[in-house]
Amino acid sequence: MRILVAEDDRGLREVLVQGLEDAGYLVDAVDRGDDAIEQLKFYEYDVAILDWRMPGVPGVEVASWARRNDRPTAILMLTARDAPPDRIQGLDAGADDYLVKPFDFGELVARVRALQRRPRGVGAPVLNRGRLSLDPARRQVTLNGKLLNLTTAELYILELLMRRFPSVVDRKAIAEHAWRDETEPLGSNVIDVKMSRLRAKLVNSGVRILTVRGSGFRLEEA
Amino acid sequence: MRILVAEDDRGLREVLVQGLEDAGYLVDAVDRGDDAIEQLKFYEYDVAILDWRMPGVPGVEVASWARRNDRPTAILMLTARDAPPDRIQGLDAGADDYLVKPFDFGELVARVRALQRRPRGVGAPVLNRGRLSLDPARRQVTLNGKLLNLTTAELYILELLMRRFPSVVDRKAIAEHAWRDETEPLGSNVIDVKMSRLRAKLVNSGVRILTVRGSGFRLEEA
DNA sequence: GCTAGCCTGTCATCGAACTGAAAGGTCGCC
DNA sequence: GGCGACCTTTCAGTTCGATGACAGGCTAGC
Repeated sequence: MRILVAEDDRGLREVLVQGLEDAGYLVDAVDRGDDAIEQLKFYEYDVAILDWRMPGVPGVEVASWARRNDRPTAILMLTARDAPPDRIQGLDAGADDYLVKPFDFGELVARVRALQRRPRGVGAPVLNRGRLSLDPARRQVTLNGKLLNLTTAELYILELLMRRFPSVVDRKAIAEHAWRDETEPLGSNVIDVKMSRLRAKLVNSGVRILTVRGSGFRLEEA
Repeated sequence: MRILVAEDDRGLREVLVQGLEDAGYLVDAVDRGDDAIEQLKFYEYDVAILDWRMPGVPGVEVASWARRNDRPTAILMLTARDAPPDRIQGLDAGADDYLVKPFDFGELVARVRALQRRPRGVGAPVLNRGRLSLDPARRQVTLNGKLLNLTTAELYILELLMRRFPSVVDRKAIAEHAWRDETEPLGSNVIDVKMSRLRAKLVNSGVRILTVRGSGFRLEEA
Protein backbone atom coordinates (compact mmCIF):
# COMPACT_ATOMS: atom_id res chain seq x y z
CA MET A 1 0.00 0.00 0.00
CA ARG A 2 1.57 3.23 -1.15
CA ILE A 3 0.61 6.57 0.29
CA LEU A 4 1.50 10.12 -0.62
CA VAL A 5 1.53 12.75 2.09
CA ALA A 6 1.50 16.40 1.08
CA GLU A 7 1.73 18.66 4.07
CA ASP A 8 3.78 21.82 4.58
CA ASP A 9 3.87 21.79 8.36
CA ARG A 10 7.06 19.89 9.08
CA GLY A 11 6.05 18.60 12.49
CA LEU A 12 2.77 17.22 11.32
CA ARG A 13 4.33 15.80 8.19
CA GLU A 14 6.86 13.82 10.15
CA VAL A 15 4.21 12.52 12.51
CA LEU A 16 2.18 11.36 9.58
CA VAL A 17 5.06 9.69 7.77
CA GLN A 18 6.30 7.96 10.88
CA GLY A 19 2.90 6.83 12.01
CA LEU A 20 1.83 5.53 8.63
CA GLU A 21 5.08 3.67 8.14
CA ASP A 22 4.59 2.08 11.53
CA ALA A 23 1.16 1.07 10.36
CA GLY A 24 2.81 -0.78 7.49
CA TYR A 25 2.44 1.61 4.60
CA LEU A 26 5.00 2.81 2.07
CA VAL A 27 4.98 6.55 2.43
CA ASP A 28 6.29 9.37 0.26
CA ALA A 29 6.11 12.90 1.51
CA VAL A 30 6.24 16.33 -0.12
CA ASP A 31 5.62 19.80 1.24
CA ARG A 32 4.28 21.57 -1.80
CA GLY A 33 1.17 21.15 -3.90
CA ASP A 34 3.02 21.25 -7.20
CA ASP A 35 5.37 18.56 -5.94
CA ALA A 36 2.36 16.48 -5.02
CA ILE A 37 1.14 16.67 -8.59
CA GLU A 38 4.57 15.65 -9.87
CA GLN A 39 4.51 12.62 -7.61
CA LEU A 40 1.01 11.71 -8.64
CA LYS A 41 2.07 11.85 -12.27
CA PHE A 42 4.70 9.20 -11.81
CA TYR A 43 3.36 6.84 -9.19
CA GLU A 44 0.04 5.18 -8.72
CA TYR A 45 -0.59 5.85 -5.08
CA ASP A 46 -3.45 4.11 -3.35
CA VAL A 47 -4.17 7.07 -1.15
CA ALA A 48 -3.03 10.68 -1.12
CA ILE A 49 -3.32 12.74 2.03
CA LEU A 50 -3.41 16.40 1.07
CA ASP A 51 -3.28 19.47 3.18
CA TRP A 52 -5.75 22.13 2.29
CA ARG A 53 -3.28 25.01 2.42
CA MET A 54 0.09 24.42 0.86
CA PRO A 55 2.75 26.40 -0.95
CA GLY A 56 2.57 26.11 -4.70
CA VAL A 57 -0.81 24.56 -5.36
CA PRO A 58 -3.51 24.17 -2.72
CA GLY A 59 -4.86 20.70 -1.90
CA VAL A 60 -8.17 21.29 -3.63
CA GLU A 61 -6.36 22.02 -6.84
CA VAL A 62 -4.31 18.87 -6.50
CA ALA A 63 -7.47 16.88 -5.90
CA SER A 64 -9.25 18.25 -8.90
CA TRP A 65 -6.14 17.75 -11.02
CA ALA A 66 -6.04 14.11 -9.97
CA ARG A 67 -9.70 13.77 -10.78
CA ARG A 68 -9.40 15.38 -14.16
CA ASN A 69 -6.50 13.16 -15.07
CA ASP A 70 -8.19 9.97 -13.90
CA ARG A 71 -5.57 9.15 -11.33
CA PRO A 72 -6.48 5.96 -9.45
CA THR A 73 -5.65 7.54 -6.12
CA ALA A 74 -8.17 8.02 -3.35
CA ILE A 75 -7.88 11.44 -1.78
CA LEU A 76 -8.12 12.35 1.87
CA MET A 77 -8.14 16.06 2.56
CA LEU A 78 -6.77 17.71 5.69
CA THR A 79 -7.74 21.13 6.84
CA ALA A 80 -7.89 23.46 9.76
CA ARG A 81 -10.81 25.30 8.33
CA ASP A 82 -13.88 23.84 9.82
CA ALA A 83 -16.38 26.02 8.05
CA PRO A 84 -18.78 23.72 6.19
CA PRO A 85 -18.68 25.71 2.94
CA ASP A 86 -14.99 24.96 2.66
CA ARG A 87 -15.48 21.34 3.38
CA ILE A 88 -18.12 21.13 0.75
CA GLN A 89 -15.82 22.68 -1.77
CA GLY A 90 -13.22 20.10 -0.93
CA LEU A 91 -15.54 17.20 -1.41
CA ASP A 92 -16.91 18.52 -4.65
CA ALA A 93 -13.43 19.07 -6.00
CA GLY A 94 -13.01 15.32 -5.91
CA ALA A 95 -11.76 14.52 -2.46
CA ASP A 96 -13.00 11.17 -1.20
CA ASP A 97 -12.90 12.03 2.44
CA TYR A 98 -12.10 14.80 4.77
CA LEU A 99 -10.46 15.31 8.13
CA VAL A 100 -10.30 18.38 10.28
CA LYS A 101 -7.23 19.30 12.30
CA PRO A 102 -6.58 18.51 14.99
CA PHE A 103 -7.47 14.89 14.43
CA ASP A 104 -6.82 11.67 16.22
CA PHE A 105 -4.14 9.65 14.46
CA GLY A 106 -6.05 6.41 14.97
CA GLU A 107 -8.92 7.91 13.15
CA LEU A 108 -6.72 8.93 10.26
CA VAL A 109 -5.56 5.33 9.91
CA ALA A 110 -9.12 4.10 10.09
CA ARG A 111 -10.15 6.45 7.30
CA VAL A 112 -7.21 5.43 5.17
CA ARG A 113 -8.28 1.83 5.63
CA ALA A 114 -11.82 2.73 4.69
CA LEU A 115 -10.55 4.47 1.56
CA GLN A 116 -8.42 1.61 0.39
CA ARG A 117 -11.36 -0.77 0.79
CA ARG A 118 -13.15 1.15 -1.87
CA PRO A 119 -12.86 0.18 -5.48
CA ARG A 120 -10.71 2.59 -7.45
CA GLY A 121 -11.15 4.43 -10.68
CA VAL A 122 -13.59 6.97 -9.38
CA GLY A 123 -15.30 9.05 -11.99
CA ALA A 124 -15.10 12.80 -12.24
CA PRO A 125 -17.74 14.85 -10.52
CA VAL A 126 -19.10 15.84 -13.89
CA LEU A 127 -20.04 13.02 -16.21
CA ASN A 128 -18.90 13.40 -19.78
CA ARG A 129 -19.78 11.19 -22.67
CA GLY A 130 -19.91 12.02 -26.32
CA ARG A 131 -20.73 15.71 -26.61
CA LEU A 132 -22.78 15.46 -23.45
CA SER A 133 -21.83 16.79 -20.08
CA LEU A 134 -23.96 16.01 -17.03
CA ASP A 135 -23.45 17.87 -13.79
CA PRO A 136 -25.04 15.82 -11.01
CA ALA A 137 -24.78 18.62 -8.49
CA ARG A 138 -26.51 21.19 -10.65
CA ARG A 139 -28.86 18.62 -12.07
CA GLN A 140 -28.32 19.81 -15.58
CA VAL A 141 -27.02 18.52 -18.89
CA THR A 142 -25.26 20.43 -21.58
CA LEU A 143 -24.73 19.52 -25.23
CA ASN A 144 -21.77 21.40 -26.68
CA GLY A 145 -22.17 23.88 -23.87
CA LYS A 146 -25.85 24.41 -24.63
CA LEU A 147 -28.28 23.51 -21.91
CA LEU A 148 -30.45 20.51 -22.65
CA ASN A 149 -33.97 20.72 -21.35
CA LEU A 150 -34.54 17.36 -19.68
CA THR A 151 -37.28 16.49 -17.24
CA THR A 152 -36.37 15.19 -13.81
CA ALA A 153 -37.04 11.59 -14.65
CA GLU A 154 -35.14 11.82 -17.91
CA LEU A 155 -32.16 13.25 -16.13
CA TYR A 156 -32.19 10.48 -13.55
CA ILE A 157 -32.24 7.88 -16.27
CA LEU A 158 -29.49 9.51 -18.27
CA GLU A 159 -27.36 9.89 -15.17
CA LEU A 160 -27.76 6.24 -14.37
CA LEU A 161 -26.86 5.21 -17.90
CA MET A 162 -23.79 7.42 -17.85
CA ARG A 163 -22.64 6.20 -14.47
CA ARG A 164 -22.98 2.59 -15.47
CA PHE A 165 -21.50 3.08 -18.92
CA PRO A 166 -20.90 0.86 -20.83
CA SER A 167 -22.87 -1.68 -18.86
CA VAL A 168 -26.43 -2.69 -19.41
CA VAL A 169 -28.83 -1.15 -16.93
CA ASP A 170 -31.91 -3.26 -16.34
CA ARG A 171 -35.43 -1.97 -16.09
CA LYS A 172 -35.68 -2.67 -12.41
CA ALA A 173 -32.69 -0.50 -11.66
CA ILE A 174 -34.05 2.26 -13.82
CA ALA A 175 -37.41 2.16 -12.12
CA GLU A 176 -35.91 2.16 -8.65
CA HIS A 177 -33.65 5.06 -9.35
CA ALA A 178 -35.96 7.26 -11.26
CA TRP A 179 -39.22 6.80 -9.38
CA ARG A 180 -40.23 6.96 -5.84
CA ASP A 181 -43.08 4.62 -4.91
CA GLU A 182 -43.21 1.61 -7.17
CA THR A 183 -42.26 -1.86 -6.09
CA GLU A 184 -42.81 -4.33 -8.89
CA PRO A 185 -46.09 -3.43 -10.54
CA LEU A 186 -44.48 -2.07 -13.66
CA GLY A 187 -47.37 -3.35 -15.69
CA SER A 188 -47.08 -0.34 -17.91
CA ASN A 189 -44.56 0.81 -20.42
CA VAL A 190 -43.58 4.04 -18.71
CA ILE A 191 -39.93 3.23 -19.07
CA ASP A 192 -40.27 2.70 -22.78
CA VAL A 193 -42.07 5.99 -23.12
CA LYS A 194 -39.44 7.87 -21.18
CA MET A 195 -36.70 6.21 -23.15
CA SER A 196 -38.35 7.27 -26.33
CA ARG A 197 -38.59 10.86 -25.14
CA LEU A 198 -35.06 10.87 -23.86
CA ARG A 199 -33.75 9.47 -27.12
CA ALA A 200 -35.48 12.22 -29.01
CA LYS A 201 -33.57 14.78 -26.97
CA LEU A 202 -30.25 13.05 -27.47
CA VAL A 203 -30.08 13.20 -31.24
CA ASN A 204 -26.69 14.38 -32.37
CA SER A 205 -25.26 14.26 -28.86
CA GLY A 206 -22.50 11.78 -29.64
CA VAL A 207 -24.35 9.26 -27.54
CA ARG A 208 -27.07 6.75 -28.21
CA ILE A 209 -29.32 4.63 -26.03
CA LEU A 210 -29.31 1.03 -27.16
CA THR A 211 -31.88 -1.55 -26.22
CA VAL A 212 -30.71 -4.90 -24.94
CA ARG A 213 -33.75 -7.01 -25.40
CA GLY A 214 -34.85 -8.78 -22.27
CA SER A 215 -32.22 -7.06 -20.15
CA GLY A 216 -32.49 -3.31 -20.30
CA PHE A 217 -30.66 -0.44 -21.91
CA ARG A 218 -27.15 0.81 -22.28
CA LEU A 219 -25.38 3.86 -23.59
CA GLU A 220 -23.20 3.79 -26.67
CA GLU A 221 -20.83 6.44 -27.88
CA ALA A 222 -20.89 7.90 -31.37
CA MET B 1 -30.53 8.62 -6.86
CA ARG B 2 -32.16 6.78 -4.05
CA ILE B 3 -31.30 7.31 -0.40
CA LEU B 4 -32.30 5.50 2.77
CA VAL B 5 -32.48 7.44 6.01
CA ALA B 6 -32.53 5.49 9.29
CA GLU B 7 -32.89 7.80 12.25
CA ASP B 8 -35.07 7.41 15.32
CA ASP B 9 -35.24 11.05 16.29
CA ARG B 10 -38.34 12.18 14.50
CA GLY B 11 -37.38 15.82 14.19
CA LEU B 12 -34.00 15.12 12.66
CA ARG B 13 -35.45 12.44 10.43
CA GLU B 14 -37.97 14.81 8.96
CA VAL B 15 -35.35 17.46 8.41
CA LEU B 16 -33.18 14.97 6.59
CA VAL B 17 -35.96 13.65 4.40
CA GLN B 18 -37.20 17.10 3.52
CA GLY B 19 -33.77 18.50 2.86
CA LEU B 20 -32.60 15.59 0.74
CA GLU B 21 -35.77 15.59 -1.27
CA ASP B 22 -35.32 19.28 -1.89
CA ALA B 23 -31.81 18.49 -3.06
CA GLY B 24 -33.34 16.21 -5.67
CA TYR B 25 -33.00 12.77 -4.12
CA LEU B 26 -35.53 10.02 -3.72
CA VAL B 27 -35.67 9.38 -0.01
CA ASP B 28 -37.08 6.54 2.07
CA ALA B 29 -37.02 6.78 5.83
CA VAL B 30 -37.26 4.32 8.72
CA ASP B 31 -36.79 4.74 12.46
CA ARG B 32 -35.40 1.35 13.41
CA GLY B 33 -32.23 -0.54 12.55
CA ASP B 34 -34.03 -3.75 11.69
CA ASP B 35 -36.35 -1.86 9.38
CA ALA B 36 -33.28 -0.40 7.69
CA ILE B 37 -32.01 -3.91 6.99
CA GLU B 38 -35.37 -4.88 5.57
CA GLN B 39 -35.26 -1.92 3.22
CA LEU B 40 -31.69 -2.66 2.19
CA LYS B 41 -32.70 -6.21 1.38
CA PHE B 42 -35.34 -5.06 -0.98
CA TYR B 43 -33.95 -1.98 -2.69
CA GLU B 44 -30.60 -1.05 -4.10
CA TYR B 45 -30.05 2.31 -2.50
CA ASP B 46 -27.16 4.42 -3.60
CA VAL B 47 -26.56 5.77 -0.14
CA ALA B 48 -27.81 4.86 3.34
CA ILE B 49 -27.62 7.39 6.13
CA LEU B 50 -27.63 5.51 9.43
CA ASP B 51 -27.91 6.76 12.96
CA TRP B 52 -25.47 5.20 15.36
CA ARG B 53 -28.00 4.53 18.08
CA MET B 54 -31.34 3.16 17.01
CA PRO B 55 -34.05 0.88 18.35
CA GLY B 56 -33.78 -2.66 17.08
CA VAL B 57 -30.33 -2.86 15.55
CA PRO B 58 -27.64 -0.17 15.92
CA GLY B 59 -26.24 1.54 12.84
CA VAL B 60 -22.90 -0.24 13.04
CA GLU B 61 -24.67 -3.56 12.87
CA VAL B 62 -26.64 -2.45 9.86
CA ALA B 63 -23.42 -1.33 8.19
CA SER B 64 -21.65 -4.59 8.79
CA TRP B 65 -24.70 -6.52 7.66
CA ALA B 66 -24.67 -4.55 4.42
CA ARG B 67 -20.97 -5.27 3.99
CA ARG B 68 -21.33 -8.97 4.65
CA ASN B 69 -24.19 -9.23 2.21
CA ASP B 70 -22.46 -7.28 -0.54
CA ARG B 71 -25.07 -4.62 -0.76
CA PRO B 72 -24.13 -1.99 -3.33
CA THR B 73 -25.06 0.82 -0.97
CA ALA B 74 -22.59 3.38 0.32
CA ILE B 75 -23.02 4.04 4.03
CA LEU B 76 -22.85 7.34 5.85
CA MET B 77 -22.96 7.06 9.62
CA LEU B 78 -24.38 9.66 11.98
CA THR B 79 -23.52 9.87 15.64
CA ALA B 80 -23.49 12.10 18.66
CA ARG B 81 -20.57 10.28 20.19
CA ASP B 82 -17.51 12.15 19.23
CA ALA B 83 -14.90 9.92 20.82
CA PRO B 84 -12.49 8.71 18.09
CA PRO B 85 -12.56 5.04 19.20
CA ASP B 86 -16.24 4.95 18.35
CA ARG B 87 -15.71 6.60 15.04
CA ILE B 88 -13.04 4.12 14.14
CA GLN B 89 -15.32 1.25 15.00
CA GLY B 90 -17.90 2.73 12.68
CA LEU B 91 -15.53 2.97 9.75
CA ASP B 92 -14.12 -0.48 10.22
CA ALA B 93 -17.59 -1.97 10.39
CA GLY B 94 -18.03 -0.94 6.79
CA ALA B 95 -19.25 2.62 6.90
CA ASP B 96 -17.95 4.68 4.01
CA ASP B 97 -18.13 7.98 5.75
CA TYR B 98 -19.00 9.52 9.02
CA LEU B 99 -20.66 12.62 10.36
CA VAL B 100 -20.90 13.89 13.90
CA LYS B 101 -24.00 15.60 15.23
CA PRO B 102 -24.68 18.39 15.13
CA PHE B 103 -23.69 18.80 11.51
CA ASP B 104 -24.27 21.33 8.81
CA PHE B 105 -26.84 20.17 6.34
CA GLY B 106 -24.87 21.48 3.38
CA GLU B 107 -22.00 19.33 4.40
CA LEU B 108 -24.21 16.29 4.63
CA VAL B 109 -25.30 16.85 1.05
CA ALA B 110 -21.71 17.33 -0.05
CA ARG B 111 -20.72 14.05 1.55
CA VAL B 112 -23.62 12.25 -0.02
CA ARG B 113 -22.52 13.59 -3.37
CA ALA B 114 -18.97 12.43 -2.74
CA LEU B 115 -20.28 8.97 -1.87
CA GLN B 116 -22.40 8.56 -4.94
CA ARG B 117 -19.46 9.40 -7.17
CA ARG B 118 -17.86 6.14 -6.20
CA PRO B 119 -18.46 3.08 -8.27
CA ARG B 120 -20.65 0.46 -6.75
CA GLY B 121 -19.26 -2.70 -5.25
CA VAL B 122 -18.28 -5.67 -7.29
CA GLY B 123 -20.96 -8.09 -8.30
CA ALA B 124 -20.89 -11.76 -9.19
CA PRO B 125 -17.62 -13.14 -10.49
CA VAL B 126 -17.10 -12.82 -14.23
CA LEU B 127 -16.51 -15.93 -16.31
CA ASN B 128 -13.60 -15.78 -18.74
CA ARG B 129 -12.69 -18.20 -21.49
CA GLY B 130 -10.82 -17.57 -24.67
CA ARG B 131 -11.46 -13.99 -25.68
CA LEU B 132 -14.89 -14.21 -24.12
CA SER B 133 -15.97 -12.64 -20.90
CA LEU B 134 -19.41 -13.34 -19.44
CA ASP B 135 -20.81 -11.24 -16.64
CA PRO B 136 -23.68 -13.12 -15.01
CA ALA B 137 -24.91 -10.16 -13.03
CA ARG B 138 -25.19 -7.89 -16.02
CA ARG B 139 -26.25 -10.72 -18.26
CA GLN B 140 -23.88 -9.68 -20.97
CA VAL B 141 -20.99 -11.15 -22.89
CA THR B 142 -18.05 -9.30 -24.32
CA LEU B 143 -15.63 -10.40 -27.02
CA ASN B 144 -12.39 -8.45 -26.78
CA GLY B 145 -14.29 -5.85 -24.83
CA LYS B 146 -16.98 -5.54 -27.46
CA LEU B 147 -20.50 -6.43 -26.42
CA LEU B 148 -21.87 -9.57 -28.02
CA ASN B 149 -25.52 -9.47 -28.86
CA LEU B 150 -26.89 -12.76 -27.53
CA THR B 151 -30.49 -13.64 -26.91
CA THR B 152 -31.52 -14.66 -23.44
CA ALA B 153 -31.57 -18.36 -24.20
CA GLU B 154 -28.21 -18.22 -25.95
CA LEU B 155 -26.69 -16.50 -22.99
CA TYR B 156 -27.99 -19.09 -20.56
CA ILE B 157 -26.60 -21.88 -22.67
CA LEU B 158 -23.23 -20.23 -23.02
CA GLU B 159 -23.11 -19.59 -19.31
CA LEU B 160 -23.79 -23.24 -18.60
CA LEU B 161 -21.08 -24.37 -20.99
CA MET B 162 -18.58 -21.98 -19.45
CA ARG B 163 -19.42 -22.98 -15.91
CA ARG B 164 -19.10 -26.66 -16.69
CA PHE B 165 -15.96 -26.23 -18.79
CA PRO B 166 -14.36 -28.48 -19.90
CA SER B 167 -16.99 -31.09 -19.14
CA VAL B 168 -19.67 -32.30 -21.48
CA VAL B 169 -23.11 -30.86 -20.82
CA ASP B 170 -26.01 -33.06 -21.85
CA ARG B 171 -29.12 -31.90 -23.61
CA LYS B 172 -31.35 -32.38 -20.64
CA ALA B 173 -29.22 -30.07 -18.52
CA ILE B 174 -29.25 -27.47 -21.25
CA ALA B 175 -33.00 -27.61 -21.59
CA GLU B 176 -33.52 -27.32 -17.88
CA HIS B 177 -31.11 -24.45 -17.53
CA ALA B 178 -32.33 -22.42 -20.42
CA TRP B 179 -36.06 -23.01 -20.14
CA ARG B 180 -36.89 -23.16 -16.45
CA ASP B 181 -40.49 -24.16 -17.04
CA GLU B 182 -40.45 -27.29 -19.10
CA THR B 183 -39.62 -30.84 -18.14
CA GLU B 184 -39.73 -33.04 -21.23
CA PRO B 185 -40.00 -30.68 -24.18
CA LEU B 186 -37.38 -32.54 -26.18
CA GLY B 187 -39.81 -33.30 -28.96
CA SER B 188 -38.15 -30.86 -31.32
CA ASN B 189 -34.71 -29.79 -32.31
CA VAL B 190 -34.83 -26.46 -30.53
CA ILE B 191 -31.52 -27.11 -28.88
CA ASP B 192 -29.82 -27.80 -32.15
CA VAL B 193 -31.21 -24.63 -33.58
CA LYS B 194 -30.01 -22.55 -30.69
CA MET B 195 -26.61 -24.18 -30.80
CA SER B 196 -26.31 -23.35 -34.43
CA ARG B 197 -27.18 -19.72 -33.82
CA LEU B 198 -24.89 -19.49 -30.84
CA ARG B 199 -21.99 -20.96 -32.77
CA ALA B 200 -22.47 -18.40 -35.48
CA LYS B 201 -22.01 -15.66 -32.92
CA LEU B 202 -18.92 -17.22 -31.42
CA VAL B 203 -16.71 -17.23 -34.50
CA ASN B 204 -13.27 -15.91 -33.67
CA SER B 205 -13.96 -15.81 -29.96
CA GLY B 206 -11.16 -18.16 -28.94
CA VAL B 207 -13.80 -20.67 -28.00
CA ARG B 208 -15.70 -23.38 -29.86
CA ILE B 209 -18.71 -25.51 -29.10
CA LEU B 210 -17.95 -29.15 -29.76
CA THR B 211 -20.55 -31.83 -30.23
CA VAL B 212 -20.15 -35.02 -28.32
CA ARG B 213 -22.29 -37.38 -30.27
CA GLY B 214 -24.88 -39.08 -28.12
CA SER B 215 -23.94 -37.13 -24.99
CA GLY B 216 -24.25 -33.42 -25.48
CA PHE B 217 -21.92 -30.47 -25.98
CA ARG B 218 -18.81 -29.02 -24.47
CA LEU B 219 -16.70 -25.93 -24.82
CA GLU B 220 -13.20 -26.01 -26.23
CA GLU B 221 -10.61 -23.28 -26.12
CA ALA B 222 -8.78 -21.94 -29.19
C1' DG C 1 -58.77 31.37 -9.14
C1' DC C 2 -58.02 30.56 -13.70
C1' DT C 3 -55.49 29.30 -17.64
C1' DA C 4 -51.65 27.79 -20.43
C1' DG C 5 -47.99 24.91 -20.57
C1' DC C 6 -45.34 21.18 -19.18
C1' DC C 7 -44.86 16.61 -17.18
C1' DT C 8 -46.60 12.13 -16.45
C1' DG C 9 -48.42 7.65 -17.18
C1' DT C 10 -51.68 4.72 -20.05
C1' DC C 11 -53.17 2.90 -24.28
C1' DA C 12 -53.19 1.33 -29.09
C1' DT C 13 -50.62 0.43 -32.87
C1' DC C 14 -46.69 -0.70 -35.51
C1' DG C 15 -42.50 -2.96 -36.28
C1' DA C 16 -38.51 -5.65 -35.02
C1' DA C 17 -36.52 -9.49 -32.69
C1' DC C 18 -36.93 -13.99 -30.81
C1' DT C 19 -38.74 -18.58 -30.90
C1' DG C 20 -39.82 -23.17 -32.12
C1' DA C 21 -41.41 -26.34 -35.76
C1' DA C 22 -40.30 -28.36 -39.90
C1' DA C 23 -37.68 -29.78 -43.88
C1' DG C 24 -33.66 -31.07 -46.06
C1' DG C 25 -28.69 -31.70 -45.92
C1' DT C 26 -24.44 -33.65 -43.76
C1' DC C 27 -21.77 -36.65 -41.09
C1' DG C 28 -20.35 -40.65 -38.27
C1' DC C 29 -20.86 -45.20 -37.08
C1' DC C 30 -22.33 -49.95 -37.86
C1' DG D 1 -25.14 -48.42 -47.86
C1' DG D 2 -28.23 -47.49 -44.25
C1' DC D 3 -29.55 -45.33 -40.21
C1' DG D 4 -29.73 -42.23 -36.81
C1' DA D 5 -27.77 -38.14 -34.85
C1' DC D 6 -26.77 -33.65 -35.78
C1' DC D 7 -26.57 -29.11 -38.55
C1' DT D 8 -28.56 -25.38 -40.99
C1' DT D 9 -32.06 -22.68 -43.17
C1' DT D 10 -36.55 -21.19 -43.58
C1' DC D 11 -40.92 -19.62 -42.01
C1' DA D 12 -44.75 -18.17 -39.37
C1' DG D 13 -46.42 -17.15 -34.75
C1' DT D 14 -45.54 -14.64 -30.73
C1' DT D 15 -43.42 -11.69 -27.71
C1' DC D 16 -41.22 -7.39 -26.79
C1' DG D 17 -40.02 -2.66 -27.57
C1' DA D 18 -40.93 2.02 -29.97
C1' DT D 19 -43.79 5.68 -30.79
C1' DG D 20 -47.63 8.90 -31.24
C1' DA D 21 -51.90 10.26 -29.10
C1' DC D 22 -54.47 11.39 -25.05
C1' DA D 23 -56.04 12.70 -20.45
C1' DG D 24 -55.12 13.98 -15.72
C1' DG D 25 -52.13 16.56 -12.59
C1' DC D 26 -49.25 20.10 -11.29
C1' DT D 27 -47.26 24.80 -11.58
C1' DA D 28 -46.38 29.50 -12.85
C1' DG D 29 -48.08 33.56 -14.17
C1' DC D 30 -51.62 36.61 -14.56
